[in-house]
Formats: sequence, C-alpha cells, structure tokens
Amino acid sequence: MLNKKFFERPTLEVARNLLGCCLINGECVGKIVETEAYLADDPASHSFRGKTARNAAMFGLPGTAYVYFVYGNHYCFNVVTAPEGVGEAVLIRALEPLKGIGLMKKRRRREDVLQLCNGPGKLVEAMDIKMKNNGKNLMEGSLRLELRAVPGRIVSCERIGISLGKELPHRFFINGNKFVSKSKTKDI
DNA sequence: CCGAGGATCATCT
DNA sequence: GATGATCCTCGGT
Repeated sequence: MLNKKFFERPTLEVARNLLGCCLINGECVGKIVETEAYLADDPASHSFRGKTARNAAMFGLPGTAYVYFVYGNHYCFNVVTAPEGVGEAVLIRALEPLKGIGLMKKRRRREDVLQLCNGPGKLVEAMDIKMKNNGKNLMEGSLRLELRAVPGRIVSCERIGISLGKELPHRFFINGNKFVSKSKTKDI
C-alpha cells in the first residue's frame, strides 16, 4: 500500500517512482510500466486553464484518482500528485498484466496478452476502471496502488498523442518492457 | 511494418 | 462547430 510520503516529491519524480508499482482492482493486478507527467504550467495539461467540473479531481489530494472520458469512446486513468489545489497528475499509459488475465481478456474481447493493457484506454477497460473511481483515494479502497518492485532501467522521452508541449520529455517507461504502448519504441 | 480514417461525445469557443 | 492525454480496422508496401 502506498503512503502519503510517496507523493511528497515533485511530480516528475513520482512519475518515475510509479513505474514498477502495482495497480489492483479486485482479482486483477497489473504492474505499471509506462507513465506521463502533466504539470500545472504545462499547456498540454487539463489543469492548465484552471479548475472546471471535468478536471476537479486533478486539483484534489495527492494519491487520488483522476478519471476522464475522451474521444467519445475511452477513459483515461491518472494519479493526482501535487499538493491539493495545484493540479498535477501522472497518466498511467501501460501495465504489464500479472493477475486476473482471463478476466482482462474477456473485458477487452482480445486474446493477445500484449494487447490487454498497452495503452491508457486499454488498461482502463482491462482493469474495469469507471468514472465512479474518479476522486477516490488510491492508497486504500478497491482500486489501489501497491508499492513498487524493482522496475529495471527507466528511460524518458517525449509524450504521445498531444499537440501542445510535445517537446517535454515527460514520458517514462521501463526500458525493453514488452508491455509498453507503441512497442516499436526503441531500446535506449 | 506503417499510415489513414472512422467511431463517438463531453467540453470549450 | 472544432477538438481531443485513444483504439481499431483496413489497405498499401
């Protein structure tokens, strides 16, 4: 179980430290292998233009979930990081499935284990994360985070799928991990 | 392997 | 009316 101290550091550092942590929901468990940081002064961040009904959870206590709906089809899952009111979060972009893989396959309607959680919308579907999880504390409860294992070598690069702030190297992943999204990513 | 295009809707201009 | 922190299918190479 993660504690408050885990989040008492800069968001970019938390984004790195979340790699190797486990996300748990019911019988399903996945190891975080890819993250992206979104800072308060970052034009790509939902919090950039201030608090609204949609992004309110992002301004909540560190360690809470920020879930939002995008592209008419998908949800994305973030972990709030900065102190309350600041508006920073880490987008969870990929998991390595560890437990409950059969259930993940059913929810995703796919058999290929590599395709279950290798993208932000995919892992939300596989882990059955819903809007009702928005604003909930991830240090306790049914959807929660567990402390990191040794994650291997971490590398960073530009973020994916955004138009603003592209140049910022705020994407982090475990080098060589097969479950990272955009698997063509070269080993560095 | 890669790129283009469609699905689909809440939010903002 | 346009856009978006995405995913999937299809067609070309």
